[in-house]
Amino acid sequence: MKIATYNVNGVNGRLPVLMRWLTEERPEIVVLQELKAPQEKFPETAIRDVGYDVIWHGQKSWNGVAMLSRVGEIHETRRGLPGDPDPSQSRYIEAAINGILVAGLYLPNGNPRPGPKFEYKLAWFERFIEHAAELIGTGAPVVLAGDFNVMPTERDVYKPERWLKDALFAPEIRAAFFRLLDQGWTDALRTIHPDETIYTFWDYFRNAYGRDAGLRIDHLLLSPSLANRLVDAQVDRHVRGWEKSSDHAPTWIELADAKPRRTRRT
DNA sequence: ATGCCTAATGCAATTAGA
Repeated sequence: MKIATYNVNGVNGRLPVLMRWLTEERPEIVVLQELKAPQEKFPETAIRDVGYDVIWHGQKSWNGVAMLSRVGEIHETRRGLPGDPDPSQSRYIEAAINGILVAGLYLPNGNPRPGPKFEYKLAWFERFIEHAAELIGTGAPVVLAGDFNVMPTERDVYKPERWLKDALFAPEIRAAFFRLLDQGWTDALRTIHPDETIYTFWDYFRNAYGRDAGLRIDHLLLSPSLANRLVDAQVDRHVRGWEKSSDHAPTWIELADAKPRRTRRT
């Protein structure tokens, strides 16, 4: 089963690219970020027509998250973080699908740093870490997927020295990311590619994609019972080269089927 | 330090992205 995250940077402006990617790759579960569309302008029909159940949390102009499934109904468990520092921003959606709890998130960018936006990023991250502790504490199979707006290590940035003061790479943000991982989450992309330079975002500026001047900021974190099933993790980087592409590329994991529970002999 | 590009809003220029 393939689970993907894709920051579409405008779900309506991006609809042809999104539809092409969905029909070519057929991921079973998808989380989307940066819909940039109000609730009533989400392209529900187009997505259902290619075989997906879908839920979404829109917002005018900015943010917005969605979840798609073609492996059974989406059972929404929450939208918005508990204790969200600003509930008017649509950044979190969570649901149970086919025996897996899926969290789709769009962590704040946080620039400029310092400033109120950076404070909001830190506050949001803290709330998310608290909630993630509850999720992993249940022992359920959970995936935290989305645009984290964090490059965890120097390997995840084309020129680390230029990003040290940026809200995406600042020490306190990277420390927060590792506190999250220390709860027991597995960074799927880095586990499959331990030493490789692998990016999920290339700026529209300065031919960044052509120069491969990228960042790894879209992540899929797995609870222990899902990490056992991880067989692959990749970035569909060719999609970034398509006409009218998002500045992010779809990023995904492949999971083995769950082992059937051992039946007790009677 | 700033613009480079792109989307949304709404129709010009601003805000936000990362």
